[in-house]
Amino acid sequence: MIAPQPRPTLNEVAARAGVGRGTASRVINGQAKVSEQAREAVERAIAELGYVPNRAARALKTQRTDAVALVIAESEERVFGEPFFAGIVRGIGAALGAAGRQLVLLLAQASERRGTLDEFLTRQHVDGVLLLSLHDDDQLPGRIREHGLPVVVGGRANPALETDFVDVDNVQGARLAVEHLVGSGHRRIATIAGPPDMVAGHSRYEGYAAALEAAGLPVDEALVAHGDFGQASGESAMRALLERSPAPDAVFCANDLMAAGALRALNDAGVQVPEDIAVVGFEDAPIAASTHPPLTTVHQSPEEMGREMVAMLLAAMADPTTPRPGRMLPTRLVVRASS
Amino acid sequence: MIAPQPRPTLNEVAARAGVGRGTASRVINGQAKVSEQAREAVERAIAELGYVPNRAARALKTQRTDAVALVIAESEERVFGEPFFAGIVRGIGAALGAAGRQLVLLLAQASERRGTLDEFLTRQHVDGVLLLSLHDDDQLPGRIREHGLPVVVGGRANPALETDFVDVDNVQGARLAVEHLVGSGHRRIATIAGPPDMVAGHSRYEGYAAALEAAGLPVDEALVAHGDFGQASGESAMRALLERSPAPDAVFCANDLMAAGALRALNDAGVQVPEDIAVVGFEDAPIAASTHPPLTTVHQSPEEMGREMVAMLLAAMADPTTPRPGRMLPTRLVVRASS
DNA sequence: GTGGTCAGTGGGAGCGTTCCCACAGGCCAA
DNA sequence: TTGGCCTGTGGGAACGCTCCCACTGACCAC
Repeated sequence: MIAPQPRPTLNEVAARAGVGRGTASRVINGQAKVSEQAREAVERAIAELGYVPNRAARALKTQRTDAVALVIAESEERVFGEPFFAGIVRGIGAALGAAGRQLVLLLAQASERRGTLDEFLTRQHVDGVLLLSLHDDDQLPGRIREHGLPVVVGGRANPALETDFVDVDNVQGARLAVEHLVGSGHRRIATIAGPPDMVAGHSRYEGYAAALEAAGLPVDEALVAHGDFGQASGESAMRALLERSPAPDAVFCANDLMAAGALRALNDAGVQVPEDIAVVGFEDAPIAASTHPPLTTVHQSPEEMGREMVAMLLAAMADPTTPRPGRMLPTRLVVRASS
Repeated sequence: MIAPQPRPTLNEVAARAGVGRGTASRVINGQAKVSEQAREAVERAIAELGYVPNRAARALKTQRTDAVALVIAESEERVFGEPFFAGIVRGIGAALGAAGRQLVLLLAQASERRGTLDEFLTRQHVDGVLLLSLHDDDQLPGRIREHGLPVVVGGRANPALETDFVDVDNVQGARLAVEHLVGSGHRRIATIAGPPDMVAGHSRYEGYAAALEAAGLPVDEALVAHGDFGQASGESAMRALLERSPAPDAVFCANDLMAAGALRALNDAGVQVPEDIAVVGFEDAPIAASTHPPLTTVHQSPEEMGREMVAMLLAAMADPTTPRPGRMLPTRLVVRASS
């Protein structure tokens, strides 16, 4: 190990700069009412001493921690395995870092969820909370807000909960995909929808139905199959769709993984993509570029979502009273060889 | 929002319990020299007031933060997409939570890596560092230790760096897999190895070669192909191996994703698994259970690895002088239908 | 009795900030 | 000249905790 570094304090900085503690503090916090001369002297002293404010002392005095919690409930822990959420975390990390905030990761165990939650509420070790949630019925946001901590929910949030949130515009994305299929001349457009109890599930279906209606096409129950966002479920859903008659000439899958499963089923069945049937996914996950054929899909930007979540939370922390509208991030279509 | 909660202080707890601040503090920190009577009174007061120590004040006084950083370098950010690392993070989160430590996530940008690093060293906002690293040449551990902060590296660490680490016993796992193939009567056992510049790559190859030697079988260069741990690379490597003659009767893949690719290539080529050729993977990733046929593979426990990393770091924090041996976690074979 | 030890206790000091108040000095209008 | 204001400044106080020292009163051995 190394010699313990004697961290300089504000007092030493002030002394070296030949000013008072107050003035030095004002410089550091960028407040007005400091002469140019004093400011320069303090800045020089800071640089020379390598001074960095002691966070604990600051937190003690200001009652703020400059830390933000990212809460991932146990049931959502698999998010780490999903590239989409990995991207969100990356965006969050970058944005918080740029804002000088620490990211405290909280993996809440279901069993001790209440306890864990109360802990960081009571200890007030964070100034705000970011929540990654998949489920409609999650009561967490409300509970956190009850304690006076700002919360922003990201990804697949339930708009019904009155909470600040950022989400991909699933409806618009699905419309984009279906409009593309319609525009390519397809008329019997099937869908492999996600679970209706997830926002991503039902709102993508909603967009699908809306696009069909807008094109004057009927929404045919025979062309709707459901999956659970897993590859295997996409495979079996596609098999089921192939048995319907007349067979669909296109299929919109609510995510890329199910689309990959569908491609597999089509391949097994000897159906040509995109000649016999066009396939479109949603998410633009890494897998989309490496399927056979490469998948046309709706692109969403997880990093942007993470950044937006942070921006919204910082705004909420700065001004808790003004209500903020939920933010829907636009999507765009990436056309590859499957359509 | 809600009425701002007036957090009780230690003073109020002491007053209510009818003792001095010192006694109350002793009770809270579990120190001896407190009468049973006083202890009970303080504990009752704590419960009644819902007192929780102020972390900032404690940190200011003790110079410790009770927080641990998990550093993920940008080049490793994709770890989030990997189930294995997701599991590690889960294990780390659980173990730190149980130890009453906060997990501060640091996604170090390559561009500002030095700055970010120095930041949390200087600010000493954490008491220790956990590092998830894939690359052999990473200088981070040394740099962090230079500043007197304990570090534990997890996953694919380079044993050559003199740093505390926890890793899966890749050599032993690979031996297990190959011994299983040998035991099933296979003689021309190929391997799809990972990149030699990753520990997981070369040490699994090492185990493969060692097991062959131990069985008196030659290590035939014609039976060795390389991939990059991605599915596509496994597919093309398998195709290459099929062209060698005589064809292998078994193949050990350095991870499950490449094994999945290999299965795909075999399926395309009309080769029966396991009748014509046996396939074994490494990792026991979720995908292993859903391939066709389900994959025999070497199981490793990422959660355990995360927990071990935390245990080692806590030990290092408690006693920085005693050197700790690197910890190799055992693996076990999971036999499914592909062998 | 006296002196020592020792469990148990109370409270001062100080960790490094920020906030705020007091105040110096310059300037302008009366 | 006097009063008022306004910019810039210094330093006391406090945030809530832990550490440590001083102290009390039992208890024991002499």
